[in-house]
Amino acid sequence: MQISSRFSVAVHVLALLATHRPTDGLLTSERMAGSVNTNPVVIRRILGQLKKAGLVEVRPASGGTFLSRQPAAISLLDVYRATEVVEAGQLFSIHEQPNPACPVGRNIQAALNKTLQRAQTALEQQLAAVSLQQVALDIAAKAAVGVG
Amino acid sequence: MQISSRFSVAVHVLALLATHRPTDGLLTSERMAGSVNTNPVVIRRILGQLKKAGLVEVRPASGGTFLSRQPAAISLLDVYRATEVVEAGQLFSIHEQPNPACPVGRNIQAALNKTLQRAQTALEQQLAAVSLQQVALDIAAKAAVGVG
DNA sequence: TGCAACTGTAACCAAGCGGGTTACAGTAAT
DNA sequence: ATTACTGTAACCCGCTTGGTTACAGTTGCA
Repeated sequence: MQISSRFSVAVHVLALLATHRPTDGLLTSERMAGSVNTNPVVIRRILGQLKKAGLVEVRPASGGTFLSRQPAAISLLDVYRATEVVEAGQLFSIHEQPNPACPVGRNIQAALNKTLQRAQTALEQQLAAVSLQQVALDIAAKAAVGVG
Repeated sequence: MQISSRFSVAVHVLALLATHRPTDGLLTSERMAGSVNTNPVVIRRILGQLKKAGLVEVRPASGGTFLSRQPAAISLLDVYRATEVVEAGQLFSIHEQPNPACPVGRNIQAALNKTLQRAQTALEQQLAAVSLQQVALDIAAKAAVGVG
């Protein structure tokens, strides 16, 4: 099954925050929802996860939402960990109750675990290597081309 | 969300086939289900996917099931591709309809795509690096220790 | 102080997937 | 023919997702 779009929506939201100018007024969940094209509640739920992870600061009422760190200090892995429900190290699910009376059943989990961990770690390292700043710059570059 | 356990069950089944001795009689879906601890139909469904991918040959009736290639020539990536419903390159899902009127909305998909592809490829390379033979040998080694 | 605007959450829904189960038709070896 | 197996359809339940409504809580500001 696919990894939830919560992750990409979260990156989207953070990119909005990273590129938002205070002079443009408040960046509310409704405006973010307009850019993502979803319901404001969906945005608020994701903002709640990002807040819990310490990536953003949300001030209720007309307070606004801000990044807690510089975009260069936020990696996509941070966002991934904040939004994925998957426990760390549990991207793959293994059948839980193989038959212990069978040599294969008894040892399959341990035999697979190493490899699956390595695979998952390889994926996460690629996410760790990209910062929100890079994404924001990439978007800005593309937007400039689109305009010009 | 987690990657379906179909994948690990498929590896389990293939490991059974790789270590099975013909003198031990037919390796039926029911016997495999006994080792995995699930329903025979679940095994048959997975065998169907493995068959379609050309990894096993299943002869109906009392014909038995066999690997189509040597265990050394079957990688876990082959198994992953055979069992995952996820289209190639679609491990991550991206929200489909961002607002084209917003610079971020218009460019987020392209900006994310590169990185997500890289992450997914990194995961798949780790799976490609491990063969069914290695898994079977690992299981045999562990089983020997367990017995001894 | 009271209003307006926003966030935080609970509650509910529909859709889709996963794994389990039953049932039964198809097929091959003996 | 009988027997033993595979192939598949059909159905179920539980879970996750994303969307939606509703409303209480909070804050800035007139």
